[in-house]
Amino acid sequence: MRAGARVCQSRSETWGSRVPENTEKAESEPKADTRPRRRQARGERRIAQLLEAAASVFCSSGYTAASTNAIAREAGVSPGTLYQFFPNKEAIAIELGDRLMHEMRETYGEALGPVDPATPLEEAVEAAVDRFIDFNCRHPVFFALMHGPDIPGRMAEAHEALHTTLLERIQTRLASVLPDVPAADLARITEVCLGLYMAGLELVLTHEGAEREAYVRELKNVLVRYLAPLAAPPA
Amino acid sequence: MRAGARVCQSRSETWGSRVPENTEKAESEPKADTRPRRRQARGERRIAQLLEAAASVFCSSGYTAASTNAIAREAGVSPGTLYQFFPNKEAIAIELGDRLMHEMRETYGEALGPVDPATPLEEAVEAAVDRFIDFNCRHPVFFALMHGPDIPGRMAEAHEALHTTLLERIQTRLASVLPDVPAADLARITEVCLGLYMAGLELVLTHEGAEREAYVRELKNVLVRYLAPLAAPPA
Amino acid sequence: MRAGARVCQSRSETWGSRVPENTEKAESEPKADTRPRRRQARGERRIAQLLEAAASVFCSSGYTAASTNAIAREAGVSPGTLYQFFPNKEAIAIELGDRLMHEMRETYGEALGPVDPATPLEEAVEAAVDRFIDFNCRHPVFFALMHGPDIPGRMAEAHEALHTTLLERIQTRLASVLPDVPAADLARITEVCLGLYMAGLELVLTHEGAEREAYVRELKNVLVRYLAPLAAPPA
Amino acid sequence: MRAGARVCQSRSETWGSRVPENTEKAESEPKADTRPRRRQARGERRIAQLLEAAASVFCSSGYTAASTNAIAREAGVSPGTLYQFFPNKEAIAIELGDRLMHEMRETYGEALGPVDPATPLEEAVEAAVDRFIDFNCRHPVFFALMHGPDIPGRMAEAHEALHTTLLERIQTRLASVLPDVPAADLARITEVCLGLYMAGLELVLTHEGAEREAYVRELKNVLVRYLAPLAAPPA
DNA sequence: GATGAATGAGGATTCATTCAT
DNA sequence: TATGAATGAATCCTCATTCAT
Repeated sequence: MRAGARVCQSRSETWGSRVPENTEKAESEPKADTRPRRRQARGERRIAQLLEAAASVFCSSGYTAASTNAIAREAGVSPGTLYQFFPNKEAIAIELGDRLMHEMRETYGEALGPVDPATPLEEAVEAAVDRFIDFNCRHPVFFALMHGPDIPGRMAEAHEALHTTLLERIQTRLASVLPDVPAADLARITEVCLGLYMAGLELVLTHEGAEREAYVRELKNVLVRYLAPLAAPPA
Repeated sequence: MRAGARVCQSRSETWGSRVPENTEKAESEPKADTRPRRRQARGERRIAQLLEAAASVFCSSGYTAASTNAIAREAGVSPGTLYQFFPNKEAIAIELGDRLMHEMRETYGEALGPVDPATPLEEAVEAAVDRFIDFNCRHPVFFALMHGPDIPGRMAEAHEALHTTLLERIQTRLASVLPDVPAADLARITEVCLGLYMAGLELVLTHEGAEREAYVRELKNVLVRYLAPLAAPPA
Repeated sequence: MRAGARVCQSRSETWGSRVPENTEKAESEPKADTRPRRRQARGERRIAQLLEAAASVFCSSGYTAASTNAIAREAGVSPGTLYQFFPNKEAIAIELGDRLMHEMRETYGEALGPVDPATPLEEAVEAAVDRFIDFNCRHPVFFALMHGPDIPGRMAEAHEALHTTLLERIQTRLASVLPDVPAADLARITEVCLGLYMAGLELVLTHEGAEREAYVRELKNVLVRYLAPLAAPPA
Repeated sequence: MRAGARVCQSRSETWGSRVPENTEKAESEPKADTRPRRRQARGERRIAQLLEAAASVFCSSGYTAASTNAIAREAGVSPGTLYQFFPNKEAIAIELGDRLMHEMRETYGEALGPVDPATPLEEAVEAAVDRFIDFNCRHPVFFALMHGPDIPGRMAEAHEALHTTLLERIQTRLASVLPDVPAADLARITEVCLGLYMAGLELVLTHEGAEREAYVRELKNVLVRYLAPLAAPPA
């Protein structure tokens, strides 16, 4: 139940009649198998299957061009089945994004790097970029979903959700590194950092080997140099 | 031989066997313009019309989602007419990109800012960003065309053309500002700068008034801080 | 995997990743037929409907000029439905041809006439032509499909398939009637016979009543006279 | 003038305002150059150009699939120009057919072979087939035009015209070879012969070298054997 | 839950033909 | 005459989505 329901509840109201309360408990997934949720297990698998397929299709065709039929085909199920779990393409993307953020949090913890506020900026950026890149290499669909909107300002819901979540996390992290920056500026700086991250990511992903390393280096340079003056004590 | 002709001749060889004699003379543009042009005035206007319509549609739907039918409709012509001038959507985007770059060059000259090599970095960046932003506000379709590929590495031809042209121009400009950077690095730095530009542009375009100004400021900061260490004499 | 499935599986690999486990068993048709069939009854009917419609359209417009939309319309379904079963016009023609050959075999047996090698040539030809004509009158679409290519040598796949199958059958038949003809010649003679058949068929189909009978007579004459010298014992 | 006008007058009434009277004199073409018909010469050339282009396009795409735009393009003129000389595709085919028959007559005389009624059948067929094949190799468009109708009985006008003319010529020829056959039968036999010719022609055109020769041989065999019993004196 | 059939509007593109210049 | 622009219906095919089973 949970996952299937979660999918629909998280963003769309179409599937309202689902137990929304046990979401917290659902988080402790590892033991979920024990409860008498036989048929749900199947649904869970289906959803995973579909999301995997969607990730694959989004990566190979881009989000806009991806078709629900293609996703169903890739997942080896019928279109009808797909729509049993997701009301539309957008919902798939949203759930995919949710899970990505979930995994990011699971893997790297709340922050994208060492939480010790004493960590020097350079080190913090280094860690964050490395993790970010690493994460993207393992989940290339992240790029497809994050990929800026075709039209400035008009983001798909899925994109927006991811974007917002990421901003929050980055802002939290930045707040600890740039304690002296006023809130209004911090939000803007956060947006800028995310933009730089994404721009750098694209360059990194389109290169390989030594070149890729070099671009990772540049991305770190960009961020460090941009943030250093903001972090540095006026001393 | 102006643009109208350029469209058809530069991309399609369909009418290759036409007016074979004056081809040589046609190369010396001044005269060639007169003869087989007369009727093209109408076509010329249509092409402009179509490109304008395309710009509008690309802006409001994004390149991927834009349809040739929509463009024709927006231009107030039948689908067939569109195809008399452009073999497909891509060709429209390419021509649009060509004209944009043409205008950029016309308006701002070869470089995006003061050519004097003695210009301090800060000032050069300031000028370049201001022009770039200004240009984009007057031609919002530029963003739609430049907007990174849906799939990393898989760019549309049109995008690629624009991208390449811009890189060249930026690299030229950077070369004069960063004379000591080795060529291999310069190319990478150029890519990075373009990425930063585009990332900043998106943020600028999605904000207005004071916020927009603030983002412009940040973009300049990013670039200046990134480039400063590369430009600074080791002294 | 009845016909419906046959259509999709035999030509398109689109649904390849489906039911992977019972593939082995599916080969032993008896059981495979039962399970995933239920809902396909509808599809089965649709396919028959579509093929019937296609036959009708091919007959009235010719294969080349027939449009998939026209076929769908004739079948009373939407274009999308047609494409659920056939990837394109060609596939429809191919399936139609397959079924025609299937029926021909079912109805007249492997040979187009008496198999007894002692049957005199005249009698064999008589039987073969009668059956061939009869078959074509009951399935006029056969002509539309068999109708030679618009461009010599450039046959549509569907045509080619039919053609090849027919050649095989005729050659087998001829081999028993002309035991002394070398293989290389036999192939050529087979091609010629099929050509004569088709030429005669066209004439037969464009006439009626007594005239038609007369043309049937002529076709038999042509074949008998052509083949007689090849069959006659040198004695 | 002549040709241009002829084109339109012969089948369509659309272009009525042309001097139809000089058609007879126009037949004596060789001297036509002398009259003060300057501008007509241009039209003549255009027509030849267009017909040549049409022949080429018909051959490479087949009559049905050929488009007037493609013909105009191949001829290096605009679509409008094509329609200045021919009211539609059909008219082009008809004129092309007319000229083919004209040339056939010019080249081989009224009959397709020796006119001497004493010529033995075998020799007459031999000559006729050789000429027919030869003609078709030099004018491959003939096949495209003659190529049986997509739908039995529903011939295009152009096809029909060619067909009829050919039948007449063949019947004339046959009449001299088969003097004892009643008229009703002769018409049918003529149709059959043309059918055999065409069937053989297709086989010949789709093979090359020795194989082609072998098929020519077979075609002759078919015709000779078919006709021999009709020609032979019962003695 | 699962299936696959069904939809029909919309996508890109072509074509025979007409018209203004 | 000749051009090339214009048309709009028709082509094939796809897609997100719904529905009966």
